[in-house]
Amino acid sequence: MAAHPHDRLTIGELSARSGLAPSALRYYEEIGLIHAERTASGRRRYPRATLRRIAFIRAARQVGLSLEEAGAALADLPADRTPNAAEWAGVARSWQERIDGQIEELRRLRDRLTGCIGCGCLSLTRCSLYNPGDTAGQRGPGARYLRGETP
Amino acid sequence: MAAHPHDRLTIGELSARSGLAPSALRYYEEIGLIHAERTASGRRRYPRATLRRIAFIRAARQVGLSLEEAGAALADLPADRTPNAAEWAGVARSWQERIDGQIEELRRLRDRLTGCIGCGCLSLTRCSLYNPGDTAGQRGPGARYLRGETP
DNA sequence: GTGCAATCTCAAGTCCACTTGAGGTCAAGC
DNA sequence: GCTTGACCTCAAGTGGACTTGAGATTGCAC
Repeated sequence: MAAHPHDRLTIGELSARSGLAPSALRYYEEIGLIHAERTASGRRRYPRATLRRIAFIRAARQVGLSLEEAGAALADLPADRTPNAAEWAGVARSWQERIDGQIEELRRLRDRLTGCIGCGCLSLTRCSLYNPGDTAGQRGPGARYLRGETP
Repeated sequence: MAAHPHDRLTIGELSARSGLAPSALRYYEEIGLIHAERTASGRRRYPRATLRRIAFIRAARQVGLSLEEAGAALADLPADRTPNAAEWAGVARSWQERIDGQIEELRRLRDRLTGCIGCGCLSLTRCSLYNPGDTAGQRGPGARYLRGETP
């Protein structure tokens, strides 16, 4: 922690501070999500902004994005320097919309469930959990809503 | 749709009504999430309650559970008949808690983001996105919060 | 100057949630 | 009676996100 000039991180340090394994960091680099400078002997040295990028990616995963989608969302931010206020604000706003949508989706799910409790949910034809809006099934299986699709 | 006695579904019908591919339904059966009766010739016939089970599984995936976790949550419900009010209420309540936790988590994420916008998020040391609570990193990578862990 | 931990590359393996394909059976409509 | 389509099994393949392992440096610590 005091062994390096304070503006570059080793993979070990980045791993410790981000909570991701070194192998995961190398993988992220391989798929182009982050990138590192190299020392003369070939070791990775990460600019501090990488920490921010990773925080973003982690948050993205948390709201259900794939790494690829996270990368696309990240494309609006500079890879190796601190974003300026405008850059940040744009990205953050689109994030908020996504998160709000996500919350809204969950709220609907919860309300459907509450409705079920109220009615005892013994009626197959009335239970709205079965096919909320009669549309969800048409877009293939999987956690679609978490993936960012909106119903 | 009128070709069968109305209390059992073929795999094709179940697929159409649930939005899952027949292959996925067979897979679910293989891992014990659902089960089917068989005709004399070996075709699957699903009790209607299976539709409910699948709706549950889908909802579970939506809030971030794995199929295995969904199966565990489902273990409290009868596999082949309509659950009674008590059975349902118990399961639904634990679901609501999970969903509420999930919402809370997202709300926190959104608020952190909002804070970042306010401050311009140009300060590496202050940005709470980096390491919310300084604890998230210790439990391995992945969408942990979506998996049901609470921070 | 020796040892040990951290790092490197590259290939292969793992887990989850399915899908795809080959090859075969069965039921209903014409 | 024949074709067509829905269904069957079983094995293998896929994609995403990583991890593991082998074998080779490298750098600081004593």
